[in-house]
Amino acid sequence: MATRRAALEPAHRSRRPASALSPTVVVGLNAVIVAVTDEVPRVLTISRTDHALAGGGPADALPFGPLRPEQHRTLERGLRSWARQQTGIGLGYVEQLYTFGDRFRDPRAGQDGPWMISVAYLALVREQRLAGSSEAHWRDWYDYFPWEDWRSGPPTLISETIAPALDNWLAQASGRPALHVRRERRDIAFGLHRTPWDTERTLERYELLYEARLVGEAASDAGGSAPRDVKDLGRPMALDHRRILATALGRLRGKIKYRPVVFELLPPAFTLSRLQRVVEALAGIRLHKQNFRRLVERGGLVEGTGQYDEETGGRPAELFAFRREVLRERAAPGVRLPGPQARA
Amino acid sequence: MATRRAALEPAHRSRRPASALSPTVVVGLNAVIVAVTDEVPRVLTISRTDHALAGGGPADALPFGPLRPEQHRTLERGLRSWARQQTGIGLGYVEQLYTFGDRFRDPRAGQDGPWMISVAYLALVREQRLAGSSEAHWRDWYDYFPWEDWRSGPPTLISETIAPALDNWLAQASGRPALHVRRERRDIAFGLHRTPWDTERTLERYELLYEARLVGEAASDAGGSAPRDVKDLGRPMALDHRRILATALGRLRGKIKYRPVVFELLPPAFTLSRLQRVVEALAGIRLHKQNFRRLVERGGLVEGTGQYDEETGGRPAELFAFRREVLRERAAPGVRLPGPQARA
DNA sequence: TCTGATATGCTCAATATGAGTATAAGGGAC
DNA sequence: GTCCCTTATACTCATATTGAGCATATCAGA
Repeated sequence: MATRRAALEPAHRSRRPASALSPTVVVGLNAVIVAVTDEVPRVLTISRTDHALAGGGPADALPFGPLRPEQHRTLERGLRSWARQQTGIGLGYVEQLYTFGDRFRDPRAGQDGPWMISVAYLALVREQRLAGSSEAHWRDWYDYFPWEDWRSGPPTLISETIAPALDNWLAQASGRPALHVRRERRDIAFGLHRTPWDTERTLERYELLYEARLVGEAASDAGGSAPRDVKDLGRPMALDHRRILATALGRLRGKIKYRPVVFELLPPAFTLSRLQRVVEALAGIRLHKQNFRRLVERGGLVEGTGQYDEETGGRPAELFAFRREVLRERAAPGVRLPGPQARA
Repeated sequence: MATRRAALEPAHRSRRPASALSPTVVVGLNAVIVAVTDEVPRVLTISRTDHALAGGGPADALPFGPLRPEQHRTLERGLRSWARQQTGIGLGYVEQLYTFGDRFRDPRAGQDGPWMISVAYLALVREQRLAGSSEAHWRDWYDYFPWEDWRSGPPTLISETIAPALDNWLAQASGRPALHVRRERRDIAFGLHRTPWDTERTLERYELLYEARLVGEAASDAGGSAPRDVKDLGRPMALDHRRILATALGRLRGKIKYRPVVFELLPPAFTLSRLQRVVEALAGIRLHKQNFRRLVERGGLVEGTGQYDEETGGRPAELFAFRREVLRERAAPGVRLPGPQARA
């Protein structure tokens, strides 16, 4: 982590006292734009040259831009404006995620560069064609977090690569208490040693891998100091964007359980199978089909439309729609997850 | 809207100093510091003269200060530093809440003043004496949100004052669809018309009251424009601090259900009754005692210490302690709430 | 010893959940 | 058309969890 002791000279001290107080803070706005198509949860990225990455080649970045107080009336409007400019997409559902300012700061900024803090947002859209112009791409978010996808069972990546590597990281702990803390963090984060897998601990997992130098960003952020003891699990991103993405994933996985946000990712009418596949894609686990159906139907979350989808290849499936009234009936309406499907 | 070409240029590629890009953004740090004593959830406030308030008298404010990049190595450290300076308290558990930048901005700033965005944090502490120095006070948070306390039944404030006032606000809607939207917002937020009361919708409620001009801040923020059609429910706070507090309350109410954070508010050993009273104080509702006990005990959240508290006035109560192992056993360990106590 | 607290135990019906089995309704191969 | 494969939807049933009380234990004081 960059040691930033930058004693910032109030070089451009203005007449206004306020700006003298924090002369060089830039507020960035980041968007995690999510869609799900064909069982694949996708995130919208743009290719950007990132001098911070080893090699300086282009890296995946989130749509991003600085807050411009003179143009953007609110944070969220600023975000929407940047997203539209960089991806051509107008956002619908948007929620604020987190404000990052602590670590992973832009190494280019150096000692006297501005301190960048990033306000990150999560946006949910129905996938759409991208206006050809830009360098925007939809990407499978499990490219960035391959260890998060348990839909076909516990990933071998964890048992074969991550767990051994973390054993190594454990061994480097200095002292008994530190060892114990590390062991507990590892087990809870990755569901090792009879600890259950918690789908929402995505950020903990990413940060653990970062600390253990198992993701590429750990190398770039360290500057040249430690070139090649760093593994490279998953596809890296520019700056701290993968950390932001991990936050988004965890938040979304949690949120679908108590707010009906999945429907932002679906067309107005959908089959229950499709709904289930979207939820499974997000949660990264398979669910018991009949029980899932029972939960959403009897939970009043959806209602049949009487229309049928003939495309399913088997018996036609009824098309359902989100039942808005559920908002008045239940306090925390969301897609409760039935127990995961027993292992096939 | 800026041209697309400009947008594709990575912002900080620019040679211009960052301060030119966003010349007047000040990042503020706010702390919502919570403790619970004797069935009363309290928040730490400081008295501050607020020119924005009508009359300009002193108002309650949250501990607050601007981020100083030259001193504060991270946002959270900056927050801790301000909190210690203004209240004398060293914070333990801290989590980031939300970043506010949209509304309720400091009216003093005017058109060309700095744009203040506030990163707010929630801190949980065991209540402690305040070092006499400052103007810090512990205050019952229900002073600010009297409609949130349902521990002795549905507040008459809602039925007698809020509901009628909101009817009035409904009537001012322009057009049928707007009316319908307002009605739904009202019912869901305040649990009217057979909608259940959702303890976590604190922010929605506050914002609704703000919009309907039922809280004092609505008047001050409007400048001199609309002096006296504004009611004044609950104790007002400086700037947007009450909005931040509402956010904190909602977040905390949600969080205790799936993360064992209540224990940050309790001593290491406590009786189950005390635990229950703390939870009730936060959630603002009464819980069924025997079922509450069953949930926390059988959920593995606590374990008996074999010690007894003789102070209870009846049969001595066993002292319990938080059972840390629950973190490895359950995915989302928190104090699940049993159904509320049937009305007495 | 009786009363009023509070704490803690126990019961029991009503629901919800996990894990199936069974049946319905398409399409395509033949 | 019939058989078979596929997906959808309906039921079942043992087990767990909840909601709501009643019952008993153990203190302090009248």
